[in-house]
Amino acid sequence: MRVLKYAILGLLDKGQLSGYDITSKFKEEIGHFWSAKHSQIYPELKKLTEEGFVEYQIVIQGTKLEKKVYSITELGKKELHEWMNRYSPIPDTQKDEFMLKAYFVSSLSQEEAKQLFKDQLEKRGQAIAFLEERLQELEGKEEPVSFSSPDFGHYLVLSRALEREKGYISWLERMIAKIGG
Amino acid sequence: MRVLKYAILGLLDKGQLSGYDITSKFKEEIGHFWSAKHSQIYPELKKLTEEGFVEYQIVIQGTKLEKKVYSITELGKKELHEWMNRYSPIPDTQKDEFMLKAYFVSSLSQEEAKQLFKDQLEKRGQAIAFLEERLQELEGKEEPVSFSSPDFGHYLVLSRALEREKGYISWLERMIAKIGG
DNA sequence: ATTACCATGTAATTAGTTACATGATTAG
DNA sequence: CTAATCATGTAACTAATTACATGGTAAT
Repeated sequence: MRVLKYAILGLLDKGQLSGYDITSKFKEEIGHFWSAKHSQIYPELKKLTEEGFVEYQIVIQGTKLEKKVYSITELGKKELHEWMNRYSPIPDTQKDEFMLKAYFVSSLSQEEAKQLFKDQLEKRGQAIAFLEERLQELEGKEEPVSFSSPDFGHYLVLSRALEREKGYISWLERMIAKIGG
Repeated sequence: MRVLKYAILGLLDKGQLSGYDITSKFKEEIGHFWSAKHSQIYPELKKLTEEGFVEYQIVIQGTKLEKKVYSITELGKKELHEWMNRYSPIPDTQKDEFMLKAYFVSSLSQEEAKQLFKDQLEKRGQAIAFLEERLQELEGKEEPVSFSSPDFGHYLVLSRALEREKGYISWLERMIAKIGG
């Protein structure tokens, strides 16, 4: 499937980036839904260059630090567009280690089960405030964020990440009540 | 992390299973949140046997078909319990190829974007009716499903899978309205 | 007979993480 | 000067998928 290939092409379609910049992007906005380590990114960039989907210029940072700044080619844009419009099947499995534990809950005592769920609730709760702030920043800047806004993609990932987390938390709360004890 | 190891131990803790049975389990209930192919399961079972966490008996099906029926050992139960009570960090990234496309939405026309979201909504909608039925079956059988029920783990995965899907869909609907056109 | 399913394995490849390795720049 | 960050790569390993390979069972 080579999803990383398309992730990189999509990022470069927004503007020129170095391998390091791409690594950083995966720690920000889009990191909620896709990421990769630099050790996977550099070889992929090399491959994409060989395939003609991207190209790079060497830029000198300071006096000697060589930086490779990548751009998407016309061929790369075509490839990206083809993927964007191609139907990608929804995977049957969305892996979630906590839910695997939940399925095996009968191997725990009621107290242990309650602790497991409460710990999960606490950890999941920590991310929400941060996401809510980011979303309000975006919405405050421009309300409502519309399709034509350059921030629309950002808005989509933020709002989805927030809702996903909220949904998880409300389910956890209901299940904690159900476990009782 | 070896999550598959614990997935297998957890399944065997509920009862004896062959490698084929484990493969089947990953296509049912728990398959929403974890799965593996038989080509990954058989070597893992071999490793778990060597490590003393599981053991097997050979059972003859029909006249010559040899089946290995695995059981969890005391050591395996200890190992499973340790993992169940160990805190597993929530991954920063929960990969979702559709959301990656959503982030790159600016590379699409308004019509293409709308189509992308509508297709996703349609596909996501298909799973819901099935999940809803299963959950009602379970709740009809025993209302409310409580911690002490042998079906509680099943109930947890079904209700979570359903809510996850419902949350996704309601978000998709709101975003389709926002894309407009 | 033939089809769907039961049953177990290995080989090859792709995807992803952790560790190894090096060096420059910038801000305090 | 020193710590955080910028910058790029490779090596080793683990995880997971796809393909190869074989054969038995049960129901029609």
